[in-house]
Amino acid sequence: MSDSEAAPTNFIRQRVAADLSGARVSEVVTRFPPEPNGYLHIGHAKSICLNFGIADDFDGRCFLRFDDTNPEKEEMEFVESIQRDVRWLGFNWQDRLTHASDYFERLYEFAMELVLNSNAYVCSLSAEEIRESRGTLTEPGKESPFRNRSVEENIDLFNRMREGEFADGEHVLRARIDMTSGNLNMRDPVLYRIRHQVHQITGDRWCIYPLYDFTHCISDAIEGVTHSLCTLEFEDHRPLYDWVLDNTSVSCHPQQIEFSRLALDYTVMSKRMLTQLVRENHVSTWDDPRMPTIAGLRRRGYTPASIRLFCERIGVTKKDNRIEMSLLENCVREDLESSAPRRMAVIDPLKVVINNYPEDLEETFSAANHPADAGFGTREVPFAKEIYIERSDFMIDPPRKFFRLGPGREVRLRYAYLVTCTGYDTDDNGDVTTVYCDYDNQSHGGNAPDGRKVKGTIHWVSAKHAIPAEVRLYDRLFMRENPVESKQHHFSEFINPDSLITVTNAMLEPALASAENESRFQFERLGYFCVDEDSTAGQPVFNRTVTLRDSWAKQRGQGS
RNA sequence: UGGGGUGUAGCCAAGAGGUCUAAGGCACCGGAUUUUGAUUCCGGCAUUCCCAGGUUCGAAUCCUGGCACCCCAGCCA
Repeated sequence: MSDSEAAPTNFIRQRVAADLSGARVSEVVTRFPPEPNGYLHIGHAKSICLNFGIADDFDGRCFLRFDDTNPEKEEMEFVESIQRDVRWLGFNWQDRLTHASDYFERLYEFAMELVLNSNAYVCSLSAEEIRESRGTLTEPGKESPFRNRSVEENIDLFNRMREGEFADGEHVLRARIDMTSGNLNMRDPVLYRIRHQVHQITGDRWCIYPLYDFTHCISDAIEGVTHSLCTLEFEDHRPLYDWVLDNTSVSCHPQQIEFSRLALDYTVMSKRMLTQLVRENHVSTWDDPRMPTIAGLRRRGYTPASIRLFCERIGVTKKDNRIEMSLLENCVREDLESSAPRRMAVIDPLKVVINNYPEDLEETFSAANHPADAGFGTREVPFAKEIYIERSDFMIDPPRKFFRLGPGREVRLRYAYLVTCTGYDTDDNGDVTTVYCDYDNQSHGGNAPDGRKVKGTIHWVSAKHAIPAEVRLYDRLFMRENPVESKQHHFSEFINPDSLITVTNAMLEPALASAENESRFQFERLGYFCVDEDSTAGQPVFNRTVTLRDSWAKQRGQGS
């Protein structure tokens, strides 16, 4: 990455470094613990880069652990996509792929310890009764009438819960802590619930499932995690995290450290809302290129390096934050600028006839695949009497600062010739249908024979050689920076109706015919594009990842 | 007087009592180079760190008191 930027540092890395140098830990162990109930998004990428990044940089280890304690919401499709996405991002968990469900038996034993020491009890209140007795933010809760069941009775009941003697919801196991705590999480939290539900891995072996607060800390401890990094909303859970570890015989006590989650302008970042976008068909799939999912960004054309760079640049703090889209976009542009080969493509074709160019002549011009890196090589681009140029590169009555084509104006056809506009045809609506030009046959390759200045250089594609293609132009998914800010409007009301514009008659230079799925190019003067998996042999499909910076559009007061 | 957090430029974010008339990135505004109005390059962009007091020779950094914003009342994670 760029040398001028400081190496990643943040309060968590500083703490890890201090723990290592102070010998509080001898090796750093972290974990990325997704629940397989949806696809990973860019916010998860922040956590992945943090956890795996720290392990890599401090010579430690990082686990990929599925937090699979709620079989109702979890699916195999998600566990597969998560692994695919983490790997694609460039991280390697080696043999450290685990599941909270791997520990169900041990979790049960630790729960039994709590029961044995009167630190947990079986509560037979209904869910509603538990809620009602929990109190409120300002009033203490009331103790459950089952709070003082004997250890023997609790052992018996808890065992029978496991054996399947009870229906869902009939009993729960609760920690016995403090119903008057100002921290609601400490008001005798539920540790286990009965759920007769097939689990994607353990099948029907269990009908009781441990909850997050009990599972997570113990799973961390079992794996020898030293620093358990999570988002801010778990801050209130830390006392419970510590309580469970302090009251069971687990031999290790990881430190939970919280950081703020990522918010990105013009999108939403909760799995609940992303799930809704997919289910309600506001987008096509989890990997729709408009989605902030890793899979969506990938299909959009983002590179793993660009996402890692982004995660590095946004930093890690405890402050609520909202990142501007331009930061993310700048990261792909920066990566693709040096890595994407250049090509010419016309998205909104306007036919140009070169009056004085021989009818049946065909030439070929050598074009650099990268203007600043000869290592990319060159390719041959065919040229003939009829070509296509971008409709926006011609104006009937252009303003003075317009450097492109207009009646009587001369421009350079990139790598080919200098041409001067001699006229144009329009249809009944006054729309231009054909532009006529004369070319300077002394300007082969686009070089002015007399050294005259030609300010404008435009891209083009030979009409008879062009490959028709579909191009999908993406824009922000929402029209509001923060789609969930409004209390009276549902976020789906703010979906940008123009977030996807499909162009079916784009014209590509022939070198693009054989582009492989997911390969990325810069279409000169337009932006970066990526081959979509919907491409077929006869009809390539390209997704626009991001436009190029466009100071001309800016000057005219418009976006892209 | 429920508990837990956070406040440094438009957006992120360094900063840990003196080297701060406060790094870096994005955005923005110039200007140079350019066969992509791209890239690259140079320059500009907080006398001020939520506010008010205080401690100190010296405070964004320490203390006190305010204010603002975020999170928590799932048998979700």
